[in-house]
Amino acid sequence: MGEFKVDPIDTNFSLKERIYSSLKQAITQMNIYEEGVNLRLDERQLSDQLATSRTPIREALARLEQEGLVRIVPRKGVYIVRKTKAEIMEMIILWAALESMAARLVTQRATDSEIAALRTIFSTFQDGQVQAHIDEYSDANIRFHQSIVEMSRCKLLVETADNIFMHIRGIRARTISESDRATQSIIDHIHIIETLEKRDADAAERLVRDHALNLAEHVAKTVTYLE
Amino acid sequence: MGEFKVDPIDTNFSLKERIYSSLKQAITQMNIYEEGVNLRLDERQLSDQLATSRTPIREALARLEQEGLVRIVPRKGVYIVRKTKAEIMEMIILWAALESMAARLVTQRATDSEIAALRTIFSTFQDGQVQAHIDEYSDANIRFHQSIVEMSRCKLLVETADNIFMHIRGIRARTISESDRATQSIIDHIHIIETLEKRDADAAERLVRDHALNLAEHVAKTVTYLE
DNA sequence: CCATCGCTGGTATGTGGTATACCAGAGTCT
DNA sequence: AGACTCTGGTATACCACATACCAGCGATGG
Repeated sequence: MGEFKVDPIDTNFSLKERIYSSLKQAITQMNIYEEGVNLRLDERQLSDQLATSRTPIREALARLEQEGLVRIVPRKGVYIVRKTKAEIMEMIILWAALESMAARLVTQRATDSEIAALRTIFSTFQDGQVQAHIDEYSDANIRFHQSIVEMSRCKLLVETADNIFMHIRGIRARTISESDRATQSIIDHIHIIETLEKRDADAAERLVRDHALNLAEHVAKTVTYLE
Repeated sequence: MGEFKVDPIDTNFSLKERIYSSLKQAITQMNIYEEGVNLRLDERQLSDQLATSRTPIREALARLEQEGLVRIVPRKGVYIVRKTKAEIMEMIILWAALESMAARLVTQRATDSEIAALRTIFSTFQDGQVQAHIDEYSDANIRFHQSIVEMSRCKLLVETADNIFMHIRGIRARTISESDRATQSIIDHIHIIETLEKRDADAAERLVRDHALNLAEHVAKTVTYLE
């Protein structure tokens, strides 16, 4: 039977914080590079949706603007910010560096079952019918790359990748259906998995890096919708 | 890939509310009838323990005083309130009414495996060595009675019982080791379980009610520490 | 083209919650 | 008896948030 016992109360629960988190999560889960996507937010609409007044929403939005996720235009609205083509190119390069280092660490740190699980991501697409299921394949593609970073078990790598993930993910989703990218990418993925299974750090790093930089080349050549 | 989506934010999280809940839980989990238990609370100590200022603590304590759980004595301190012997007697009678009705409902609503689980509560004590493990038995005793009420699946019965549970539990814990109460109670419990297994509502109700009122008789005869 | 209206983020004000400082009374110690 | 300590009680300041109002811009209609 217990004696009197209380623990410190968590006081970190301001509305502004909660709204900031909620908005940030909603934005990062969007595909902001999708054609025709609505990038505009409205304070009053958000107030309705979140069931709070505008004051803490404005504070959260100001913070998101400071972080570069949105742009507040007086009397017009708040806009989610797409990165420019040049910025995306640099993000892809950063991702290539992060993911190739992660691949090295996977060969050293991941369990056999974790590496085996990578194959199951693509088990549905082994019969070559990638184009027929391009949306599912797009999701699988994104999941594959994210898994490699997470399997590295390097917290700072994961956090750094998280900061640019929404942009990389959006570009991947938008470009995967162009030309033969999907077909080629599944071949690349299988080769990458083979290097991981063999625990060949150099080969894994090289294939992952080249695969990512291949995306950079494709973006450089074809993307016209980012100013 | 998601579109922009946010849900209403929960705004019900004032410090006062959280502190009230925390204090109430801490108090209801105490055995306030235990000999020598410290029943005094101190605003400044609570402020240290909860890591908040005194203002919301005072508000929470005011509410707990209104509910009768504590008494605030100016310049002396805040005291958790034990019920008087007369009040305890009435609570036992109320409990007898609630639990006997719950027993009827158990015979009608509980599954066989739920009723069978009641036996496992006492499986450790079947060799008659109850006094040697009186603390564990005390816990098992309390758990048994609470289970019957919960198995009734009658929400209002459960809530009404919850309101007096800390007092009934405290008295049960304090009296179980007196005279031959433990030995007699395990016999009563087995008989009660048998009536439940047979789905005999009348017999279950009668045995449960008599068992509870037997506690009332014992309290009437022996308890001197409640004014 | 001009006037009006609607819509937007921006600003001001009021309210409630909380932290902190100070107060008054009771009890203890010298 | 006086000084000190401890307590809940009270006052004040600050902050977060809700709400009302403002100013400017763009769209629409005459």
